[in-house]
Amino acid sequence: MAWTEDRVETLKKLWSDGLSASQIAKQLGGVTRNAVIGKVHRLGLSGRAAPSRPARRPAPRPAPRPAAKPVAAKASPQAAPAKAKPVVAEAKPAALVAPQDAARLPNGEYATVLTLREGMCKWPIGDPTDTEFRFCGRHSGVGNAYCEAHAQLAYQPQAKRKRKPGDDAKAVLDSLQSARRVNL
DNA sequence: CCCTGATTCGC
DNA sequence: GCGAATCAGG
Repeated sequence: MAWTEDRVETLKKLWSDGLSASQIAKQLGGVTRNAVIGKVHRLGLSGRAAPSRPARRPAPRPAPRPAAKPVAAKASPQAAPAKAKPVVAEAKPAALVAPQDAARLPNGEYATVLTLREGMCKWPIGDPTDTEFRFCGRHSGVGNAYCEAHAQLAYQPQAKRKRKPGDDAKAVLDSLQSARRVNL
């Protein structure tokens, strides 16, 4: 899986939101947490709010590393779960999960990873590990990752983005200019 | 053991 | 540039 513009933007967003690398990897799909961490470092946005201890690293340089391991054949046990989650269920997702916004789809549901499609705002809302996790889902326009309102947030820090010919960034910037202020 | 991010280095 | 392997920790 390649690091497309959308995936990088999502990565930046989720990372700055404080989600762990494994959580981000799980949501993006097709990548491991190592890939996420590696990408984060290459993007130069390693530092953020510290969920875990800083943990210094003097780099002791131990023994050399053999190329690859022969991958031990290991059938997945898939043991019986039998772990009924008490879970508070969906009592009141509104107050807990999304004080922000999430557009209702025509069928009354929210946009999830399964229902999110082209032309829908991909702005993530809530905890990706939570069942209540959803996307904004508003109309984003063809070729745009976010709706006008979230495009402002997504592209705000980097107001000056390179605008290559044919790049959809132009459409986003046009949206920014016409959007002005939108209630979030 | 589960998890976290950090780093190295073959590809 | 990418990410598995590995490390150092909580």
